[in-house]
Amino acid sequence: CLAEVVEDLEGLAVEQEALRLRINSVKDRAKSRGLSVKVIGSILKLRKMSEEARAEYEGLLDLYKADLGMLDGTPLGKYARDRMAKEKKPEEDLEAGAPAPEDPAEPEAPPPPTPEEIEAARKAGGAAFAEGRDVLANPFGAADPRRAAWDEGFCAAAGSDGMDIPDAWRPAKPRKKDGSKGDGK
Amino acid sequence: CLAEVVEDLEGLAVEQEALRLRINSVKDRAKSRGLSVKVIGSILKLRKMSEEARAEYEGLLDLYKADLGMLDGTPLGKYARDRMAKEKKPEEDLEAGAPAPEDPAEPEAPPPPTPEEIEAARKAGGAAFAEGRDVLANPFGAADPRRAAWDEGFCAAAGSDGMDIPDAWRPAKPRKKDGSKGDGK
Amino acid sequence: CLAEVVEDLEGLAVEQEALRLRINSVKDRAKSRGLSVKVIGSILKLRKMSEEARAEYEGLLDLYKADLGMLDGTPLGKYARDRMAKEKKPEEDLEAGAPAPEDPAEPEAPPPPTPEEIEAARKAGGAAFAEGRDVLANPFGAADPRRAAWDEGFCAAAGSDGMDIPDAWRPAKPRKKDGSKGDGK
Amino acid sequence: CLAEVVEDLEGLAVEQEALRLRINSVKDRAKSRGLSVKVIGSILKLRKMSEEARAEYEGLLDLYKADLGMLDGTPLGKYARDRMAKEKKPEEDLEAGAPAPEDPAEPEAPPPPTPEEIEAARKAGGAAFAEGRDVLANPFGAADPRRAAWDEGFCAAAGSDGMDIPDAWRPAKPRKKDGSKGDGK
DNA sequence: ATAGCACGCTTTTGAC
DNA sequence: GTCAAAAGCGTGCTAT
Repeated sequence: CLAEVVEDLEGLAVEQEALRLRINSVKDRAKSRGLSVKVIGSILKLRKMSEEARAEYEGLLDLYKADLGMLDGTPLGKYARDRMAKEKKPEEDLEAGAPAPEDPAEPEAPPPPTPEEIEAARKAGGAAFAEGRDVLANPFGAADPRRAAWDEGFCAAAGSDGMDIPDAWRPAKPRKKDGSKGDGK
Repeated sequence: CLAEVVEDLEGLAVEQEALRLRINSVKDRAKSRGLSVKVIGSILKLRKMSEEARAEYEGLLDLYKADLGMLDGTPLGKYARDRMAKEKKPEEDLEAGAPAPEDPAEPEAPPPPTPEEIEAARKAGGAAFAEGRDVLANPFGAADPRRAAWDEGFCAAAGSDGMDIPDAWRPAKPRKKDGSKGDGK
Repeated sequence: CLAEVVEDLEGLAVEQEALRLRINSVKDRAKSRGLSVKVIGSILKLRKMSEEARAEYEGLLDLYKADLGMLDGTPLGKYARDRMAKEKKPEEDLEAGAPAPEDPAEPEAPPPPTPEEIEAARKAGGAAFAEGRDVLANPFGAADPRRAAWDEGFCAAAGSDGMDIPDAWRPAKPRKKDGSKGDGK
Repeated sequence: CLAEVVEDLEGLAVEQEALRLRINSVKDRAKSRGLSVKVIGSILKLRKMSEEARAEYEGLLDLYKADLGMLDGTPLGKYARDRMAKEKKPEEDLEAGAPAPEDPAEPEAPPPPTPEEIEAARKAGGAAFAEGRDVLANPFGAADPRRAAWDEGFCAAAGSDGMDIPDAWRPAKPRKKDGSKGDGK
């Protein structure tokens, strides 16, 4: 009976090896076409998660990055804004939409903001939190570096102000099986 | 001499175990304060990368997500926009700044766009690529779902239009020490 | 607080890296002296186990190897013989000692046994089991290939005879503190 | 094209998952029959190695165990004896066979040796090495604890006597591809 | 130039 | 469910 088990497992190991080869050939094909296999791996990981698990993961990641000043010009993503908004005003609707869909005509690009202006935006974000405003109140436009700085200021204030961790930063309590198989770690 | 080596390694293993315990105690502390240890792990991984490696990773991740329609309302991040912009117009400056730092007064939140409007924005993004426009031409505001949809449309068109992969999607060639573990080549 | 946790973990990661370097230097030293680092790793793993865990592991490994004909001239080890002996005659003492400490004078090495003789020994081992004999009854000397063949025959008969797995093959149940080499059944 | 790659990989991941389930069912079956899955894993690892890789691995493992006094009553295995014998007398045939196939009649089990006798055997082994004798000269019988002690004494003397590592302890130089995919580590 | 080798990372699997 | 250990994997190096 031992022999039978061992032979079965060895047969299955052969199948596994064959499968691995097929996977590698697909990856090689992707690589030869100029795609990044590593990034594709991250994509697969994200797609394996349930919608809610992914919302939680991406939201928390953005929130933590904001607190640590790692936003680097990319403002808070949708999930993170939802979290912060829910925390501040749970009675309000999730997303009030964009501040203003400005004229779809070609925008005359203004000069990029100076570092001083960016810092001012960061301070303004912190002040907004202190005044009890909402993350959605960020006044800066889409790709404006000041938008990210304002978000960072807001989140840093939220993280350090109260003596406790904001609820938005807490992971949801153990749901069912969400397939969230660690990204980082 | 064998015995000496074995004893040295066992001593070092003891130190390793002690270190592991200290790490776990920090993680437990974080957990008990309501932080997500898993997300913190991802943060650490990101911080371990060099600036350029992180730019490449986050940029490609956003680009691939856009192509697969996984943006879910979060527009392209800074790194991804830089990549696309560089590809389209390498002679131009990276970032022209925000379309317009609209009035910092409390914005009157307009009603969220309808699904039809979002789809229209996606089509507009694809059309913009076809017309040779730039990603930065996205006319929609910061948190507007149509902004993400426009980005997705643009990237999907960029990805499927030419028979080849856009240069912006290609990983940078292996540098010396950039901290990036396997760029995927 | 998040920042504090992240910094702590990064500091500990630095210590971990330093420790890893020290371990590698010891391994390199061992390697340069001609030792096999891989085998040393196995040694460390064995030494990390408790005495009883190691007895169980090595005993079962030998037993399974015997059943699969992988003994290759190395007879059953102590732990495996103990297991088989306990199974057959639990009322008897563990080890009756060696058959005979033959004359310590230089042994006149007889010619190695022929393959036919080895096969005969294997059959004899199976027959011994069928007759209800004990593993300890193996009549062949220390390094005689027939000794291993006899053991293999005995174990193969023990494994395939009854329709059930011999108790000696069962891992001890993961008790907390029972110490009994229990049958678990 | 990205989408195609991602879908292919996800399909293959599904196959992989199915295979993993089948493997687990076999393991569960083995476990429910009383077999140790962990030990079976070690068996599979050993069987994956080429014959020569396994000879080297098992031989070195026994040799190192002997040097560290971890033989615990199990004498040197075939591969280890071959290595030591080849080192001492490369001109001689590998295995001279057993010292003496003593009478296959039921051996009258003598009383087990005392600890003092075992220690004496260990010393005798060391002395044998010092006199330039061969490992095969071990005078004690198969399962006699003194046999293992003699082996340990011999190997310990071999390991600490010369200022250098015995050749028998050195891993074979890079052969072709033996499939030896690390056990230990 | 090429191919084996060795290292570190990630992921998966087994134990508590 | 969590956590440590092990195995697979990919990569860079080195030696031929």
